[in-house]
Amino acid sequence: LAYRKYSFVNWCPSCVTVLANEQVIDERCWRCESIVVQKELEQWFLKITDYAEELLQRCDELEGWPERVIAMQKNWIGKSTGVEVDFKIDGMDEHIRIFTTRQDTLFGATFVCIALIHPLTEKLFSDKDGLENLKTRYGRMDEKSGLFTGFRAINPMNGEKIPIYVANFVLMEYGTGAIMSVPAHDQRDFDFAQKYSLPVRVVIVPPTHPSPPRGEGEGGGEGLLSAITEAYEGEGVLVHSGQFSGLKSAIARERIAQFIEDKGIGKRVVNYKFRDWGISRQRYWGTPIPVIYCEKCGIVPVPEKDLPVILPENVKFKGKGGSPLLESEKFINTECPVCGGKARRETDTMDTFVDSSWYFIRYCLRKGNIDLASALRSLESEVRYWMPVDQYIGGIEHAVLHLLYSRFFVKVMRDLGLIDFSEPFKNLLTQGMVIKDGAKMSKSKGNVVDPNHLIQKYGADTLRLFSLFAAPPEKDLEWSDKGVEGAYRFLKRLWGIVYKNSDKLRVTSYEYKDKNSSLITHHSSQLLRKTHQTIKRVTTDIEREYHFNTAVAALMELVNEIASFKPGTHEDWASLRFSVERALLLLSPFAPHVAEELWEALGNKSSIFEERWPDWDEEIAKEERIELVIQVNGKLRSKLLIPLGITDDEIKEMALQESKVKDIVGRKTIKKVIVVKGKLVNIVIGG
RNA sequence: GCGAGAGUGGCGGAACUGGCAGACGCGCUGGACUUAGGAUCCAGUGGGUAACUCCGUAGGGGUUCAACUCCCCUCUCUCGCACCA
Repeated sequence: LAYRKYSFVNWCPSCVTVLANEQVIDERCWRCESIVVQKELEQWFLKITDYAEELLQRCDELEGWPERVIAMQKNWIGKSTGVEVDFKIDGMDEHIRIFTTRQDTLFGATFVCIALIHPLTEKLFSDKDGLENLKTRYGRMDEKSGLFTGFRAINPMNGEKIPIYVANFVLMEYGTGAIMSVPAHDQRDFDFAQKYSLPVRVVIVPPTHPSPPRGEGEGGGEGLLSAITEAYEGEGVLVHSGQFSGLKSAIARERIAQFIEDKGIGKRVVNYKFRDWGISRQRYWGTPIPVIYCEKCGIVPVPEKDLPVILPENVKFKGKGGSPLLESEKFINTECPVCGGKARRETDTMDTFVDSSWYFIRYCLRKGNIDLASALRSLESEVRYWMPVDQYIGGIEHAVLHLLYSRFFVKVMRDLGLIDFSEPFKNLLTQGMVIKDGAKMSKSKGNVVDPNHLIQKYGADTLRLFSLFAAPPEKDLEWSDKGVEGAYRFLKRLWGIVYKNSDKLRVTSYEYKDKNSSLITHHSSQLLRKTHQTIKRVTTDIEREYHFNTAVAALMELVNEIASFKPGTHEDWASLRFSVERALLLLSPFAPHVAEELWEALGNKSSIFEERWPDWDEEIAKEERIELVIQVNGKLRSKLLIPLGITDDEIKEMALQESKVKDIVGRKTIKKVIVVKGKLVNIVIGG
């Protein structure tokens, strides 16, 4: 899966290193944002494309992943199925192999285009100056351009001779570096045909087209229409396509693919945009690529017993980028593990993403210096217990980097028999980024809000609480200091409640079994209900979607109720203490320092962090009365407090007796009454 | 162009499977206590209206007793990929 090849690679001149395709963002380096250039180098690659199909297929298993990330990965892999077909070159013992996903439009091909750097280009092109001109002027593809080679290709479907162009928009890296051009059914080809006055032949008519002409007008100039103003790229019915005329495109694709294979002029193929992963980096800080180059034996892997290769420590950093390993003679010069002769170490290190592709597996193993392979294979392996990761959290920026590489690594490790699962992360939460002045907050951009002055003014707990309260985690957050005050006030209020009443609160204790005691006052039991409801809400909000913002909001509601609670009896004080304690427990993950401090102020001797997370009692949490919403024709007209456990008929009767309802209904006929249990009544009346 | 997501008060955001739109917080308005208030507390706060009530979840249609939520069309924004044949 690891191989070395000489090729054009992405090169960051500022970092003085190679970058993977995934690390180039809008033609810029992912780390320093310098413009990336292409450089021809011999580099190490990992054959991630061997796993393209599995990486794609298993996307469907990633149920706990956001749709967006899955879409990005599928898109990145970029699978397309089609055919490769050979077009003979007229008067030459050569052919051009083209790739197309639309073999149903083969009869509409009116010219062929090959890439500027296609192997045949030099051969076919007599006008060397013109070619150079094209390369220099239009190599960047700002505008579609091409030149006629003077040669023609023979369309194997109908024997037609069509011109061969060299075109700047044809990519050598994808497919075969050559295409058939069907201007009637591909907009790019259409634009090109317009520019160079090439013929346009319609071979697909939309399915809604009135009675497609079947089998008529074969060959010759028939079907050549110049009237159309844009390409029709959709599905339809074939016309002017010989024996295939009259077929629907989907069926025709199948039949024509079969025809091509039967005739031996081409075959079905699958193409991916996905490229192999270049992992060589000209950096010091990375895992050395464990390879030795021997003058006699060539490339020799460092034997397992000599692993890991340790980076030398006494190297000179010049601060100009590039790897200092290149100048460390001690590191470079070594012996060949095979013949013992003079050899040289690889000085490139691995892409940082190689390490991060499997660290989560290593993290499961507690022991320090271990034989990793045997540890993984052991049946008692902690990896078996912990993996796959239940919940992974990271930024969206890893969608086609870390998250793709890790999926690849896990599959490779599985195929090596080291692990027995295929996907590393069951659930994925892509948390939003903090945005400042329209850009992602980052050190390199310098648009960072220094939290220190806010911490000095309000404390770390306030800042944390506010950050969690501001937005749900998956959302981007445009940072603003506004609102920090609110979190601060909230904590201060709770603080005040505890310290103002600490004498009374300290001496009381709440006995859970007293919940039905007749001593419990009405407002006391209301507070207890709210407390249990809050425990439930906070717990489920955290567990369900990590929605800390609504969890904090629920906590604020509880504290509001606590603040307005006026204890009278001893039992009231006990209820208050219970509520305050629960509130502190619920608060402890969000504002640990304040929670711990107040916990102690209540007279507790041990840390709040040694307490269990509180449970709620569904019975106590239940409202004893519900507010019934009364609608007439779907519009809110009245509300009614009703006790629990009342029948639908009774609810109906109560609603109809409501004076407001009576006014509105008047003499009109009641068509229907809909009762939604415990919630609402809707009375439908006639006009 | 393709793919994904989003659009709710002045602002950040709530609303679980269709069932009270605007929870909670910021801000704002008025009041109390105050030498003072940028502290605290109380009341109010989607819009129009004196009020009944009406209008409101980007816009337009539809389904439904009932739509922020479901369906169709349109617009805007964000992100990803992109002459990928």
